Amino acid sequence: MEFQVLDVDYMLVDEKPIVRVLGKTAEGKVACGFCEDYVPYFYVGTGVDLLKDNPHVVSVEKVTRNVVMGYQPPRDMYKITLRNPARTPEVRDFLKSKGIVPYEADILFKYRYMADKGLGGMGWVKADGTRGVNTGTTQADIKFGIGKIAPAKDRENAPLRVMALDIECVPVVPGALPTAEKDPVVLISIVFGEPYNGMSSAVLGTRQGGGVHALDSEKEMLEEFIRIVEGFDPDIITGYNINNFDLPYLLDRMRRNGVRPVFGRCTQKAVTSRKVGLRYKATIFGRVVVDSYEIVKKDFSLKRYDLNTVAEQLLKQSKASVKHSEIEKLWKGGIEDFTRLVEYCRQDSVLAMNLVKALNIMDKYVALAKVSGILLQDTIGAGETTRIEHYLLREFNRAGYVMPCKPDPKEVGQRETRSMEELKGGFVIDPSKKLHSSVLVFDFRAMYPSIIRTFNICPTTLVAGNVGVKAVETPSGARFVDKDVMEGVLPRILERMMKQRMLVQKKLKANGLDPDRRRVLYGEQWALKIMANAFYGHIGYARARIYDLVVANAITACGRDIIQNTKKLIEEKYGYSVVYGDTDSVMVHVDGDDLENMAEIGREVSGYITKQLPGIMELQFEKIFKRFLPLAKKRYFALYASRNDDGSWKEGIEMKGVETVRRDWCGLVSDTVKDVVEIILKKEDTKEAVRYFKGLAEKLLKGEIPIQKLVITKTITKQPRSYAGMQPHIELAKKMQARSPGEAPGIGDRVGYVIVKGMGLVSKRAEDPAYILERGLQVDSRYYIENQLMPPLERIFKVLGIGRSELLGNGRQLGVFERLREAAKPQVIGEIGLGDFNGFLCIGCNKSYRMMPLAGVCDCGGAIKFSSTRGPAEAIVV
DNA sequence: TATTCGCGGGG
DNA sequence: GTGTACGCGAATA
Repeated sequence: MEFQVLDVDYMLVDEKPIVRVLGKTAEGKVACGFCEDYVPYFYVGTGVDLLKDNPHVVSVEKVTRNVVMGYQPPRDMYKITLRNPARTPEVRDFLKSKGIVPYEADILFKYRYMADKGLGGMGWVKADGTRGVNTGTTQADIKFGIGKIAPAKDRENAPLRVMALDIECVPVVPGALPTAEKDPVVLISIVFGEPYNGMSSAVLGTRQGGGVHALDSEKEMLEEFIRIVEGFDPDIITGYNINNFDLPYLLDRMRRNGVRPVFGRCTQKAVTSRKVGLRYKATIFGRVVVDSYEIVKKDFSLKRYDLNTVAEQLLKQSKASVKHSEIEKLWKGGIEDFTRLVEYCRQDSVLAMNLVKALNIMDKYVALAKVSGILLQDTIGAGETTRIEHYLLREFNRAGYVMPCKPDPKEVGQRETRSMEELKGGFVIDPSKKLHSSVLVFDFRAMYPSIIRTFNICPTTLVAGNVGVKAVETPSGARFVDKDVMEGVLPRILERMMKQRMLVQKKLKANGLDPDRRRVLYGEQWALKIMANAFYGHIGYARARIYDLVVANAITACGRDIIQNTKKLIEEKYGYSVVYGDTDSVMVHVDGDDLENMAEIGREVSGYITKQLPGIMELQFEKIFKRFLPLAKKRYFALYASRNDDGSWKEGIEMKGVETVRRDWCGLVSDTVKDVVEIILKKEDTKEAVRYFKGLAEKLLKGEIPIQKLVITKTITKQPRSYAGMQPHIELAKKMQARSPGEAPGIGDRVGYVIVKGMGLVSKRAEDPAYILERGLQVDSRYYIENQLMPPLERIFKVLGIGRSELLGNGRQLGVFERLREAAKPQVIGEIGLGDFNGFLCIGCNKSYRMMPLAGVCDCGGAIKFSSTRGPAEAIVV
């Protein structure tokens, strides 16, 4: 039979492991194979005599293996076979304490098994065997003792059944988060990815009515929940933030109610939720827990990730809002209120389901599992390291190597400092900082993977100082064995991945591809790219088993050498100038402005350079920058033209390293930067850009800019009192607190403010936009020009040779400078209270007086007004 | 300007 | 479970 691997684990029977391989057949049946003759093992180079009387050790076998430490012949090693996987750490740590270095003594047993049998997560397997083995209480349609098991040809993914859930509970303390210690679960909503007993969803509750499937007690409700999960038997359990709220909460309530939390595909194995780092992670045998919150947060860039925002932005679905403070009222209220709560609960799980189904968020994780070989569940929770490590284990083993164990924390620490000091990155060509036209953009295809392949770079091919073997020396001085002598493991892996990706991409180009098939293929090529690109970083990663600074530095050194040679070659051969480049890209100025002609030059140049480059290195022509404005390394604007699939050209503006949407800048800044850059790039008319800026400054001075464009938003993160320095949003929060304590923003709130004209520090002049409109206060246009617009725009104009004076001055009429001085004059407010009064002030020159000057006017002749924290005033109201 | 600190989501 | 281990904006030096 064939099935697709969903989960693997093992059970212990009489201290002996039985591996379980659970998956789905093409028909959607659950199959589970049991392997009773697979045992744990690891390796050591020496010290086997220490294990003579060790009760956990079954056998010691002398073997020949390679170690991953440079180019060297295989050695004698000892394969230690144990009885119980759970005892491995004990034996391993004992050996370590005696100074023995174990190998592969920290591989999860299920992954040890999968690597040895060639099985991968979401991979198809062919298995045969016998019925009637000890299958414990595993829940599966087909259960069998594994005779043979081996990877099978890939085919269409088996259908996966999805279930979404959401719970509601009423906190005893109003306003506080509910705690499982005190607060019962009152509602559980379940959405079925496919109809279950004719239902698309169900809401369980401990109150009658409102369409609820009512139960007499929380205990009965929890038991019913378990029955429904068992009945529907989902492969995937999803929900919004279920890992950190719903699931641990349900498990806790089950425990308190004396309900065993078993709703996985084995009634012997309870569902668990354990703290991993800062957060919790649930494990359900045979099912995959998909927390849509965690995935959305990883895969989409949004300002906020509450379900409201996410549903609106990603699903274009609005969510009926129920404030958390209302829940208690709705739960205890009339039938209408109660129904509202029920539907709110149902909707949350509907949305979680939609995130999984409508957004196809599982596509990439399924692809990653297939490419990397780790279980689907682990592609979600674990990071890149886990995927690479597992892949490397299989490949190194296949080539006769044993992997070192992961480094202990102090080793990690040492490596981290070494990497920090010695690991060098890519080369950045100093940009020619001016406005360029007609720039061709090239990049090296998969630069680091290609370097690894070209120079046969691998920890297994690194040649020690004086070993006499045919080798290639890299610019860093490190030497790697010639490919003819021995191909490295990494180069071989990358060759296969890159070729596989090209194959998939070719399939993707076929016409009339089924959309589902297209998504799968797209995901596969994406996963192959991600994986291939991750190997370089992994070698320089301090926690990696194959961490090697010499190898990592050799790779980047080749990269730096290649980009610099390419620059030289282009300049010498063609006389074009390379105006910028970063790590794996070069920007080249050429003559002419006809896109087709330029593309032709691009093809010519990339073809020529590629011929000159070593090995499989390839420079490809990417696109054209019709205009290119580099401000500094890694910061530029460009007007690009790139080819569509149908051969037509697509234009757009590219901004690299330029933060346009930062919260400490108002909307006017990003708008203006965008507009100015567009004028510069599209019209190549710097004068117009200057005029545009001046016009905007004028408008600002005249108060013609809508106030919304001037709002700067910041978050209050702690008690306003406990802020050391002075900050505008905090000062405003204090003011608002004084005005109307009920409506004032508090901790966690985002405060939008506008700086108004007046005396004193900028921070003291932050105002609530609504208050400004209401009172007709004037905006401090000087602040907005000087502190908001000028900093980013000055940098841009500077590159174009336009200085501050040209931006702000104006020969004929009153320049912006003068207007600024004018604008700086404080705005006199009507009346102040006696409490606000703090002296006298000249509105002509800002000179302040403690007492009214006898002359009644200032020395400068300006009028004297009352001074206050709110600005100068006409009168005091007593 | 670089480095450390804090919190997200959920009810 | 032969474990693992965030990431970004704000605050602070």
